[in-house]
Amino acid sequence: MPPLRRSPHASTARKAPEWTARKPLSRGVILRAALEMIDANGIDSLSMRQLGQALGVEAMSLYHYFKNRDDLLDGIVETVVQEIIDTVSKTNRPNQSWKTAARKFITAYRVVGNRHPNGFRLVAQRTLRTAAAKRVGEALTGAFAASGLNADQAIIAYRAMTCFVAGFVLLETSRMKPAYTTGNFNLEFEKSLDILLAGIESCFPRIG
Amino acid sequence: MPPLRRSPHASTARKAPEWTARKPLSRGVILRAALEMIDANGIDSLSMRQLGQALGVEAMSLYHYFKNRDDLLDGIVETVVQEIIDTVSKTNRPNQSWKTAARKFITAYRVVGNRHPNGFRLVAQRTLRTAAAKRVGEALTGAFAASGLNADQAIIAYRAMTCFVAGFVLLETSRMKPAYTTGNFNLEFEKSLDILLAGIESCFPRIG
DNA sequence: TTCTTCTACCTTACAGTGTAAGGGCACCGG
DNA sequence: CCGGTGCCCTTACACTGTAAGGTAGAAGAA
Repeated sequence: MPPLRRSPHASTARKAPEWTARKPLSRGVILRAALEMIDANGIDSLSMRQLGQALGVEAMSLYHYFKNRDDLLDGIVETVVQEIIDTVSKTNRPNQSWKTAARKFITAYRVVGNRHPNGFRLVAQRTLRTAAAKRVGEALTGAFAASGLNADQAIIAYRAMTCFVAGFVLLETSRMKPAYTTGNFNLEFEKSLDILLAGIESCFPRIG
Repeated sequence: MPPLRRSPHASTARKAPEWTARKPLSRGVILRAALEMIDANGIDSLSMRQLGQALGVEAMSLYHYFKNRDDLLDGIVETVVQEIIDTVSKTNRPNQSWKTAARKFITAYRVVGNRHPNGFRLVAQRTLRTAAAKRVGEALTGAFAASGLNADQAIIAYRAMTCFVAGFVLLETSRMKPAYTTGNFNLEFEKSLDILLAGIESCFPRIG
C-alpha cells in the first residue's frame, strides 16, 4: 500500500490539510511514466513539465532523481534494454542450438522494439553508453562461442545480427509505408534471419 | 557570380547603404548549411535562429522555403539520400555481378553515413517518408532481380542488407565504444557483408 | 509615368522548453 | 529540543518553434 503523503501544495494551505495518495517518486516510477509517454506520443512529447504533471509533481522535482533530461533518456534506454534481457532469459532453454538461441535473442529484440516503438528509437541511437548494454550480448556471444566460433567470429556474428535487427525494427516502427516491402514484416523478418543464420554457417564452418 | 543584394537591415539605415555579398537563399543553400551544422554539432544544435544566423538572415525567413522545422529535416534526409544515390552511381559498372553491385551499394551507404554521421541518424529514422527513398533501392533490387530472384526474394535480400547497414552505421557513428567489438569496424563490416551475401546465395539458390 | 501585385525578407509576440539557484517543510538521529 | 538531510517547491532566465502581419524593392500593367 502506497504511503499517504501530504500534498506539498496542501501543506501550505491554511484550512484542513488535503491528503493525496500520490505514489512516492523514484527512478523506476519516473522512468516507467516517461516510457509510457514516449510510446504514446513520441519522444518530443516528453517534457520535464508534462512528465511531472503526469506524476502529480513539479518539473524540478524530477531533477532530484536525474541529472538532466539526457540522463532521463539514458535511463529509458536502460529500461528498454533490461526488458529485452528479461524477455530473452524467459524463453532461453539450456542445450538449445546456437541457431535457436540466436533466433530467440533477435526475436526478443524485435518484440520489445515493437512494444516500445519510440523508446526503441532511443535505444538504437544510444544503446552503447548504458551499462545494461554491456550485458545484453553475453548470452548470444556465449552461445556462438560455445558452438565453436572463436571470440572475433562470435563478435562479428553478433554484430551482424544486432545491427540487422536494430535497422529492421527502426524501419518497421516508423509509421510510413516503406517503398520496398512485401507488406509482410513477419515474413521479411524470418526470411532475413534465415539469410543471416545460413550466412554465418557458411562463413564460419566450424560452427555447429 | 552571386548578385549583390542590399542587406535588409542596411536598407532601413539612413546613411550610406551597405551592400552585402550574401548568397541569396534557396532550399539547396539552406539545406547544405543545415546539414553542415548538424554534422558539426549534432541535431540539437540546429535551431531555426542559429541556422538563420549562419546564413546572415532572420529565422523567420527560412519559413519562406520550408513549412516548418520538420519539413527542413525531411529536406536534409533527402539531401543525404541523394548523396548515397550519387555515390552508388559513380562506382556502378554494367555487367557486374550481383554480389559486386550489392557490396558497392551497401558500402556507399556506409561511406555517406560516416560522412554525415548525425545527418544519417535522421535518415535512419525517417528515410521512408521522402521521395528520394523511393528511388534509392531500384538499382539494388534490380540487380537482384536480374540475377534470378523473384520480386519478393529481391525485396527480402534488399531489406536484409539495408537494415543491416543502417544499424551498423548507427552503431559505428555513435561516439561511445561498443561493448562487443573487435575494434576493427572495417573488418566487422566486410565480414558481415560476407555473411549476408553468402546467406542470400544459400537461401535463394536460383541466384547467380 | 503611376498603380498594383508579388517576392523575399523582416519584426513582434506567445506559449513552451531545459534547468540554475535557492527556499522550506517533514522527518530523523543526536 | 536541535541541526541535518531528503524531497519537493518557486522563481527566473535564456532559449525554442512559429503564428501573424509588416515592408521595401522588383515586376508587370495602365
